[in-house]
Amino acid sequence: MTQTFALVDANNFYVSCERLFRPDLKNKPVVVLSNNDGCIVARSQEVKDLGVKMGTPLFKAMDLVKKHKIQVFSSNYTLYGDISSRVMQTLEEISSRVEVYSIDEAFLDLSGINNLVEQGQLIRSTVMQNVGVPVCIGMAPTKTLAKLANHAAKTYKATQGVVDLTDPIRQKRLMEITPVCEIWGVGRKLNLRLEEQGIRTALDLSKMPPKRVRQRYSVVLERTVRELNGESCLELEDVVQKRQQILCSRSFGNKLTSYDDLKQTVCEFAARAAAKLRSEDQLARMVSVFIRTSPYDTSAPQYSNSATGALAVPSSDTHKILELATNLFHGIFRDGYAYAKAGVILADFCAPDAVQMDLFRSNENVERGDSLMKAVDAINRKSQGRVWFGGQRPEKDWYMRQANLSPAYTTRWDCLPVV
DNA sequence: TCTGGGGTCCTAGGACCC
DNA sequence: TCTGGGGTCCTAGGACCC
Repeated sequence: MTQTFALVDANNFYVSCERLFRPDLKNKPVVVLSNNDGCIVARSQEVKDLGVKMGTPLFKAMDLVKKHKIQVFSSNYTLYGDISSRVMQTLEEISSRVEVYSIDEAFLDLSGINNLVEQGQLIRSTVMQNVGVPVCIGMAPTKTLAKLANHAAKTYKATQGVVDLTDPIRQKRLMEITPVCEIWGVGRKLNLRLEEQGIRTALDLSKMPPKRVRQRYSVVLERTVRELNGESCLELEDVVQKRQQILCSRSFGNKLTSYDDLKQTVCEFAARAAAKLRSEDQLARMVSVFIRTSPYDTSAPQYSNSATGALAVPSSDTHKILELATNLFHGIFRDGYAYAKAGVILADFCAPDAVQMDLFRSNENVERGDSLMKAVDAINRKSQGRVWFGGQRPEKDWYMRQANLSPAYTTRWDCLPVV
């Protein structure tokens, strides 16, 4: 039996979430911003039609925002995460095999289903009924083709949001009119290189000999070419994988110049990353710290550096991670720069029961550290940021800008919408 | 003035080993 | 004159994704 993948992808997901509780915004232009209110990361169809590109810095689109009275929202990840899990839950009720691929899309296994378009419409209407956000669905024998089908379902109104791309003739016809940059796995750099070779459409790419693609480009693109030709190389990964790294970073509203300010901020990131690590019940061995100035501010002197170090014993103890992060930071900090961003990355994880114990430390100390961390996490869950370590910087002055934040409608009692 | 954050995977090259 | 070769592991950096 041939396999059939479906890609279910929400339309302008963040915008749809905001509209869910603001029905007055239907058919009105809406955007949602990135952290710090920096860039536009979600646009309603009306805004796309105005030519505003994904990732545009807000200040560059300010004229259009004013002229067309575009409604602007800061990102509200609590809300989007909750709506997302409702969508995924609905999908899991429909299909037994679901791979949650991102906050707003999932691959489904629809192998063996005869009337795919009908099934697709059923999925759309069920998600709309249960959750209230519109989705589009593409179906095909490989993930890459399912992505392409989904793109078509979004692009062409006549499809009514569902495209069945199991027929090879239809695959070719669609690839012929799809620019190669729309293909999953072809980013900006690859697009440039491919164009130099005269490869403009998805069909052009699909016709390249896979072996040559591997030589000239990469195994990743070779896989893409095979998938475009109906050879499935990417399986449905419906078993949730453990995360491999945890990153906590921010751009600063106000640039930081002093050693102490930046150090405290790095400590804050390290502490948050450590808490995230504990909530996943993992231990980390590697800690990285990076700091940098703003690459956009070309008149100011630029500096960017990072450092990585290993803990003697894998740990999730904030104390240990803070200590190492501070040392790493000390090694890369240079005076005289206006720092715009910093971050801490934890990696090389292992399970708590798989740790090689330190020869020179007693288990007793480890356990004491553990219970301290559990107590800290419990208090901070109830009241964010009530307990912190020396070196952390709990003051909010560097916190992100969120000038246009919507309420946490679905996750806080005091934000429940009133009917 | 104002330019996101959080991930994954692959590769090249160096260190090291025998 | 001649200056190995094959292998693994690790890491940094690049490209991509949403």
